[in-house]
Amino acid sequence: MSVPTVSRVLSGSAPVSADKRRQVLRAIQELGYRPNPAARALATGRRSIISVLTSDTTRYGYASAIRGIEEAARAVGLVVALTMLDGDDEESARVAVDLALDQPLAGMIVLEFDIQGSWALAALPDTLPVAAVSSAGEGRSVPRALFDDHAGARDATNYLLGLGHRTVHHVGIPASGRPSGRLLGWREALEAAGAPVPEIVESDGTPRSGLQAGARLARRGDVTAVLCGNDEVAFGVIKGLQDEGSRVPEDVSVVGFDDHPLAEIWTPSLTTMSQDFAELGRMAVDFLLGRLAGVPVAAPRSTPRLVVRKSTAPPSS
Amino acid sequence: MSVPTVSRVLSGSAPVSADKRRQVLRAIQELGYRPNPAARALATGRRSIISVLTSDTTRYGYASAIRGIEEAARAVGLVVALTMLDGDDEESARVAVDLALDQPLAGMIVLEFDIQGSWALAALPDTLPVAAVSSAGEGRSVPRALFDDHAGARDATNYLLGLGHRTVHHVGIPASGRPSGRLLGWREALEAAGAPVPEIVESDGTPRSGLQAGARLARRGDVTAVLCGNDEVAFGVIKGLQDEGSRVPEDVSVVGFDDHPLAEIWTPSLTTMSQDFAELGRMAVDFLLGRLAGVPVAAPRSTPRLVVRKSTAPPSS
DNA sequence: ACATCGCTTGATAAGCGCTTTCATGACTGA
DNA sequence: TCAGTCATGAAAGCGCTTATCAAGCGATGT
Repeated sequence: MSVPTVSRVLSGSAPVSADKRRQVLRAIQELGYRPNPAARALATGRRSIISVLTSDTTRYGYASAIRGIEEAARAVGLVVALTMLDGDDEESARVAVDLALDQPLAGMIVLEFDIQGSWALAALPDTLPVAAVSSAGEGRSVPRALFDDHAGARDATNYLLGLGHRTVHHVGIPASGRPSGRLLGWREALEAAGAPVPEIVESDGTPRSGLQAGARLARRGDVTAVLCGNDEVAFGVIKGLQDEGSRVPEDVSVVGFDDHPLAEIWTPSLTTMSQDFAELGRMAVDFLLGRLAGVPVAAPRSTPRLVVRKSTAPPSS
Repeated sequence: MSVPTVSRVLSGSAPVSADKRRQVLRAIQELGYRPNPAARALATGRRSIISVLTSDTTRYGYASAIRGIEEAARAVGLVVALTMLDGDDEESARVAVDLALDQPLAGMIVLEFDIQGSWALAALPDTLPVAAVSSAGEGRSVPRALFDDHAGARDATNYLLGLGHRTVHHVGIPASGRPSGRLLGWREALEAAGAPVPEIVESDGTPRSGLQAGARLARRGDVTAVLCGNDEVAFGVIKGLQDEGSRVPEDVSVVGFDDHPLAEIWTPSLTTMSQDFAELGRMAVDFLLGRLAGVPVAAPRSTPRLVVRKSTAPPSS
């Protein structure tokens, strides 16, 4: 029973007599043998890790995308390695990238929802197959799986305008450097409708910052509709509005983005643009694998779908 | 300029003349050379991956723990590989474990908050350094970093009893097989106080199932205080209670677990047991590294801290 | 019944890209 | 000139896969 025989039993690369096979398998059982993955990777050149670069994984959008990617990767026998991008400068992104590259990677997926993702993308060598999951379509040379939130934001804004609102305010979240697709879609819809384009209220994407944004909007007095960059912010905005005495949706309509699991539980339940993160994760992985195999896959695109709940209504006046 | 020289420049394992070093570095620059991680792992025997086995990563508790682990791992130059446990039988857990083991692992951390985690733990070979992050202290031989939610649940229950509630109801979440620490702490506190121990209301840990639980509790009529297995469920429970006409906290007090970012934004803001996930993640990694180095580290333990907000009050009657 | 052929199966050896030991040769100081 | 340093290159080996080669076996033809 030689070393190659064992290898053949394990990989099935050549026929082995039933007898020997049994023998080998029993020995493996008894010794608890596991092939050394490093040696195997070296000999075969096969890489089985997909590295995912992402910001804060506790945020719903990121967590969902990661989940989708992991599921798709696992389905084809790949493992997902996570590296968080938590610095506020390009150098720290470079450090994170270096760490990730110190593994035998089949490829890399960058969640480019924010500036950290863009930095990471910029720091990547072009020798590695890379896919970005992004919410802005334009620009870079890296192939991307797209959340088409440009279209999503346009749809959401049009929906609010269609309810009779004179204009729609926007609470932005940190974007990837260039103007976010959500912002662009929002502005585009307003301009197309000839509605005034109000100044954007910034947030950092957290409920807490949404709270402040909501309070500020309430104090403005003339706000009747708000499109938020994500659901977490929308929750905060609703609360902020309510704290200042505005009723939702009677005085102000609020729309979110992502369809957070709590959106339907919130009071009032949140009208939002639902995104199929699992699908996009799958798309990103397929995309990457396609590039690996040399088959050029068209950049996948996932368009959010409007889910109308109770946080929106026609203006009361 | 030979192969070993390059290796020496990169690792600093032996002195190299400034001249040669420059030469080597320039060549590396120009060629965009990156050492093959698989070959390096094979030659050195160093493993740089920590594999994390976990259920649904979009849930706040899991996501937070993962974040803590990733941060701690990155700080010591390790990368985190994620494998999700999403099957409902032991076999699928075994498959997931096998996939994870096909990497050169420094060690493994299992988030054993639920039965899937326990299955995974059982399927692991004992040759690998393993740490579990668990919320139940008893039992198995695998060393664990503990969320001491036994104590947490006791504290929460005592707090509610201290407010004057006759007893406290409990909405459970799926646990790791044996009774959860939360359940035990809750029951213990009730028994110690001589309070009746109501039947547990089960949930699956999601807001939606909390909603149903809340509705059911409201219809019971005699419920004045509820301890929920996590914040997501608590949000649902509050909503369910409100939908049935119960006011929170005037009619029913609700306490959650985890201190979800939305807990302070919720209406009413949620009293909850705050857990330091980042710290526990760090603990789990340190723990693992300690075992790796042969230094036996005491099982770390993180005790939740009560955060009182507006969802709790003395009973009105 | 014997020799030959073809096919299956096992072992031997090379090599994946790196680290590390070891030996060599250049160079220094006495 | 010789011992002692030090940088550098040659070679071995990490644990596996795989190509190559040899041996064993039954089947076939005469």
